[in-house]
Amino acid sequence: MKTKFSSINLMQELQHKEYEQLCEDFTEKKYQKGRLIYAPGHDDDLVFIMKQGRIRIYLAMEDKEFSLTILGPGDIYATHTRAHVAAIDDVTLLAMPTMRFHRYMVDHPALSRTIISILGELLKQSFSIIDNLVFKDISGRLADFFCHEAEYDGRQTEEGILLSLDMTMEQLAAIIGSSRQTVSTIINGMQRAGVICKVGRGVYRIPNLDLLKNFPSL
Amino acid sequence: MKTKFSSINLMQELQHKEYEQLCEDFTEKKYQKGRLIYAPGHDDDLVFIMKQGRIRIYLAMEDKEFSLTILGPGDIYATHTRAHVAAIDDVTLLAMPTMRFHRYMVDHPALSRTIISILGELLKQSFSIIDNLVFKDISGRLADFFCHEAEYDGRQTEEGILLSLDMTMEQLAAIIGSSRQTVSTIINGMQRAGVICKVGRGVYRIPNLDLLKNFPSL
DNA sequence: AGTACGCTGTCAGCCATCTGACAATTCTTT
DNA sequence: AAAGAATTGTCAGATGGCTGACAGCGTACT
Repeated sequence: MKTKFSSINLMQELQHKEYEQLCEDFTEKKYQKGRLIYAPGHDDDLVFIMKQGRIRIYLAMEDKEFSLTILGPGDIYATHTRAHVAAIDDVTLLAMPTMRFHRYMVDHPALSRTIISILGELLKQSFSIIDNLVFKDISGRLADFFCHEAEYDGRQTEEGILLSLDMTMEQLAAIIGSSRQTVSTIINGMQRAGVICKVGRGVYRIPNLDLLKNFPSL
Repeated sequence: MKTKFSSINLMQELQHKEYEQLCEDFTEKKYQKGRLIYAPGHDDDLVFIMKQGRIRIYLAMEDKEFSLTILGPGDIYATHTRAHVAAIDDVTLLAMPTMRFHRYMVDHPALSRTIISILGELLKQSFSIIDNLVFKDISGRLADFFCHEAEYDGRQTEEGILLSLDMTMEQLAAIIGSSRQTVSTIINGMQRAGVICKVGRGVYRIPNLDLLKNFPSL
């Protein structure tokens, strides 16, 4: 249950001069914090690259939501499938109609390979999510999530890894597929067990990753 | 929760003459019913096309398994990720090392597009699986599964759609992520409700798809 | 500095589903 | 046709996690 859909940086790819023209075709768009960017059924399919802020890709049904991933600057996404997209913070992104991108791809085989890599990565992540949903209980998924975040986003300090998640219990619950209450209870349990330490709102310190990895250890 | 990972027929693509050479590079392999074809950790990564029989792509953890999909003749798959692959029936497939396939793809951009379509399709399916796991209960997933199978694989008769699933309760359970016992109980419930009708082992008749679609309707 | 709002912690009750057990049925093999 | 194996039906008990409720905190506004 990683958060990043793709570690491949399309930006880099696009900086090559042969893509100059492509870059010009992107339009800059801004969305305010909390705004819905795309909902299934919209017919304006877009390919876009994150420039600033975070967005959430999620599935929704009635009043329940499940976050597939959180994307940040440098990440790329294509509206598609049944997933919704919403801005977590104020967001800036570079967008282009999917159709145009497709046409462009035909003439630029190298781009295809990048896309294939990204899709492959996405697929691996999806499998990872499924794996967690099927085999792990809520404690396990939470621990797993913290570990991945720590590895990807944590800052090493003398007292362990410092993690600025900047998320409410409710958002966390939506990621691992649980309820606010349960997540709250388990996190406190982790704290009592000493595997995690709340430093502030959405900020945690992990003294020992291995301990967290096999929580609950008994 | 569809069963087919891909409706795109690579076979067709490969029949074009420019792929003659590629086709020759595939090796025919046979596996007996029940045999494990690939487990994560094997380092012989393969791309392969199903020729005969069915295989199961699944995640496994300790003694629990979850089937991601069942593939049949014409379907393509690449060993990858954490998924296991096993033969359900006696199986024949055409295989090629992933590396060679990659090299080939560089020189044949048209092939890339096919691969992108397939990956996109796979991704959509994965989202669909996640959707089911997160939002639906076992009854819902079962009903959903039957509906998809009926639409894809069923034969229309005067008394409804006839479905030869050729699967045990246990295999069914592994697909929807449940237990043998629960599936058995629910299917009997469906039968009592009249939305489904067991004709024989693994063979069902669905008098009315809509009825099944919103089971349990009350 | 006070009020309002959103976030958090905790508890009790509930329910879907899993597990294990065992019997009944159906297929396979000899 | 009989023995053995695999598959199915069903039940009782255990349980993880959900829901709703409510109180305590923080934060932000004005």
